Amino acid sequence: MLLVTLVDVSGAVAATRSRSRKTELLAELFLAAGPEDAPLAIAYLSGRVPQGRIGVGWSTLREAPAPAAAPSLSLHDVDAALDGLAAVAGKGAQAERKRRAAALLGAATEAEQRFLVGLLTGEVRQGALDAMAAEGLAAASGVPAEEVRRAVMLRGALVPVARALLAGGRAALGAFRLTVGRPVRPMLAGTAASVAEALTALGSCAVEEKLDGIRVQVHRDGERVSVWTRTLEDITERLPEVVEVARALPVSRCVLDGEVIAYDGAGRPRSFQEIAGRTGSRTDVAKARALVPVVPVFFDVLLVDERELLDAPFARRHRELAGLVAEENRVRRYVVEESGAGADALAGAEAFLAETLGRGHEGVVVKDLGSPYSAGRRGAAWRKVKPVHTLDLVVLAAEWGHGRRTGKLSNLHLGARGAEGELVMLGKTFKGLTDAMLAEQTERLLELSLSDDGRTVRVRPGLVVEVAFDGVQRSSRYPAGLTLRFARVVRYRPDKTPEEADTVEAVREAGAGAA
DNA sequence: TTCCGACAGTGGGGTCGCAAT
DNA sequence: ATTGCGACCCCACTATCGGAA
Repeated sequence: MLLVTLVDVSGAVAATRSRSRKTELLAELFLAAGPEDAPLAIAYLSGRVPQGRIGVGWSTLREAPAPAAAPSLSLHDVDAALDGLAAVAGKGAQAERKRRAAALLGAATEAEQRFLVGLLTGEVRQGALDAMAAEGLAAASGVPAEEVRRAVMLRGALVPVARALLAGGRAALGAFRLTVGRPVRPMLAGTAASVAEALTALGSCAVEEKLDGIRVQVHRDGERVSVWTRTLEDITERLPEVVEVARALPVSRCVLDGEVIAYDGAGRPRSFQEIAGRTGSRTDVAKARALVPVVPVFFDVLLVDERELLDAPFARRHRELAGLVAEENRVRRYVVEESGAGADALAGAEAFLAETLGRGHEGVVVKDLGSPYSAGRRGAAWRKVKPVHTLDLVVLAAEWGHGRRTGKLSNLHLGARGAEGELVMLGKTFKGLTDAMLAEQTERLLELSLSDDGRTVRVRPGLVVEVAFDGVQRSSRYPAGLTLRFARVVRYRPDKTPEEADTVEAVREAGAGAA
C-alpha cells in the first residue's frame, strides 16, 4: 500500500467530526490494506510507530527538504526507513539520523511530509487514535468492538491483535488471555471532588491510600519476575527490590498491581521527584538503589497460581491479595459496607483521608468492591480524591495556542508577588479554560500587550487568575526555585488587582501544607 | 429528550541517558 | 563539564459524539 492512500484517509478522518464516519473510513482502509499491510496501516493511523524509540523528534525534523512532486513511498518503504533510524547509535548518530530523516522526507510529497512529521513527533491529530483504530478494526473484521477492545487490553497493544484477527478471524481472539509474563493495560481511576461524592457514587467500597510514586505491574512465574510501568515499559532491571519482594511471595505464579514509593529516614514518603529519578536510573542501579531504596506497595491482584481474577469482584481480589502479600507491601484501606453507609461511614472515610494526608500521602482512591478489573479503562469504579489548593496569580505573558486553539492566547505564564513587590514567574498553565475564557483572555491580554514575538505575548500585569494546583515542587527552571504541580485555571478574578495577588511566600507555605 | 461515558486534544514540569559542544 | 534533545514519569481539564436512561 502507498503512503499517500493512508495520508488521504487520515485527512478524511480529520475532516469529519462524526465518530461513526471516522470508524467507517478506518475500516475501509484496513480492509484495503490486507493482512500484509494492515498492521503498519493500523499502527500509523493510531499514531504509533512499531519501532518505538527512534531518537527523532521536532528538532531533527525542523528543516524538511523540498517535497517530492509525486507520491511514491509505500508503507514498507517508511517501515524500512524507520528500522534504519532506530538502529543508528554512537558517535555521529545525530547527524546520521538527520541525514536519514531528510532522505525519507525528501521522498515524500508535502502532505506526506506533514503526516510523517506528525507521526514521529506524536502529533497525529485526526481525532482518532488508538481507541478509534480498535473500533475501525472491529468494523473491518466484523467482530464486536468489545471483543477487540478486550483483546487489546489483555495483549497490551493493538497491532498484534490486528495481525491475529485479520489472519485468523474472530476465533484468533481467544488466544488473548491474561498471560503471566505479558502485561495488560492497567485500570485507571476517574476523579471525584470529595470523599462524600465518591461514596455516594459507589456504595460498598474500599477507601485506599493514594501513593505518589510510579505505577507498577509485577508478574511472577516461578523464579522469573517482570516489572512494567503504566505504559508497559519493562523496568525489571531498574527495580531489584521489587523483584526480591515478588520472589519471596508464597506462590509460584501471580500478577500484581501497585505503586512503587520510597521512604525517608523518618518513615515519611519521599517526593515524587526522588522516586521518579530513582525509577528512571538504569546505568548504575546499585548506586541509585543505595541512595533511594524503593518499596512496592500493592493494591490489586489479577492472577494467583491457576486462579484468573480479572473478572472477580474487587472484594474477592483483595482477599487473595491479603492472603498473599505482607501488610507493609499493601496499601492501607478503610472499608465502607453499603449496609453501613451513612453519616458514620462518611465520617470514617473522611478521617481516613485526613490520616492518609497526615502520613504524607497524596490522597485516596475510592473503589467499588463489586467491580471487576477493567483493564485499560478509566473506570468509574475507581475514583481518586486529592486535596486542591488555590491561589490568585498574575498573568505575566501568554503563548499563542495550537490546533483548535490557533489564534487564541492559551498558555499563561503565572507570577506571584515577591518580597520587593516584584512579580516572580512560577510556571505556566493552559488547563481549565473554556472556549469562552480563551476568547475573553485573548482580547483582554492583547489590550495589555507589551510585545509579541509571534510565540509569546508579554503583557502589563493586569489580569489576575485563580489557579488550582496539587502541590508545590522543586524547580530548577523558575527563579523562586519552586513551581506548581498540575496548575489549572479555576476562574478570572476581575475583582482583584495584581497588588492583591498572592505572594511567593504564600505559595511556599501552601506547598509545605500540601506535603 | 436529556444525561453521561469514552475519546481526543492541549499542553505542563521533572528526570534520565545519550550525543554534541 | 555542560547543554540540547528525546522519551518517559506524573497529570487536569474541556469539547464532543453517540449510546444509555
